[in-house]
Amino acid sequence: MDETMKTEPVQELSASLEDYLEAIFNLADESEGARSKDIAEALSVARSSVTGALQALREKGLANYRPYGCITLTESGQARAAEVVRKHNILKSFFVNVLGVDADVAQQAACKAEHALGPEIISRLLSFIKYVTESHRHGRDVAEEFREFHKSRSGRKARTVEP
Amino acid sequence: MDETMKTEPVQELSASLEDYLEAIFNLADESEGARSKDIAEALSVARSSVTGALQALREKGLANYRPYGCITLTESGQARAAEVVRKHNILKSFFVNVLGVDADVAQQAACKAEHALGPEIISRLLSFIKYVTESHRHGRDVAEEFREFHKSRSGRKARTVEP
DNA sequence: TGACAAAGTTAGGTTTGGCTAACTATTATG
DNA sequence: CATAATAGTTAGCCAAACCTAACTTTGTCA
Repeated sequence: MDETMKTEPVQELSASLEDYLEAIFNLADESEGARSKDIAEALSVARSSVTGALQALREKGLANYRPYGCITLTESGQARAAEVVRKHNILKSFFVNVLGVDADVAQQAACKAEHALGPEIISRLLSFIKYVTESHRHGRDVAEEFREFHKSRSGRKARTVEP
Repeated sequence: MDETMKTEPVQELSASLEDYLEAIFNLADESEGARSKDIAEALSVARSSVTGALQALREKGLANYRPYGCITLTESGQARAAEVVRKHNILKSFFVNVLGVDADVAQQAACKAEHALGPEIISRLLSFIKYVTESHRHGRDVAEEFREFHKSRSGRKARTVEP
């Protein structure tokens, strides 16, 4: 009997809006309530684009927003944001701690891939990170072993043309 | 002195156009020259959308296309397509053979993630697959071990509320 | 060969997400 | 408190992708 109660089928959200959600979530951690300016900066986007996105998020019931007001997320906004952030962290951790990628490359890749991978993959990825961590504690460090393997392998077949 | 010779900085390509490239590449394998109809079908898109994409690809020098003609890729079109396909296959293989994900879930995920991950990550992923394969040949199968680990772990923490 | 079906294109519309420039509100400061 | 600087909004524009509906080309076959 409450229109907010209609069995939401976890509405689809564009990559772009997920990015805004994530940025707001991160900014709201430090200092409560994000400022439009900082969102724009975090996403390298014009301030006016932020206004547009906030309106969209409000319409979807994800952000508490009114002109000139401070920006927070609703319950469901926080839930969605937390999900995105979780994906992000799992991906980044995998890239860094398993694949041995540089932190900033990993960061960027995670930003993009977080929108592309569903729960099944993410859950297994998390599991895999744990598996690798365990392997470390149990004396045969898979990540370390792989890094060795990778090092010895890379540098091969760089020049396919020259003899 | 040849205008096709201007040091191309590997022009950026949208995810959408990469998808078209990939579809054309795959269709052109069997039967030489892809048909618009089949591209539309492969990508679940209207036929008119394919026409638009083909014009864009032609403008970028990636597809040989003229109205009503048969569709092939140029040299550089093939190169780009092959790159995309390679990413796709590496990702899928990782999802299936390392993470143990179902083939069709992996297929879908690879389709999306292939546009999000750069060469650094892809190269390490490939390396990692090889590492896992080697581990198999050397008698301690990491993939298998992980699947065990995952099985035993999943099913845990399903109900976080009930005691 | 001529007509019809299938394939392809064009025209025109929508949505999303971004931009700049100009305007308005808020905040800070002398 | 007045006013300048900063933050935020609005208006208007653009481009990418997609769509439907109507039209044209091509190819098939009776």
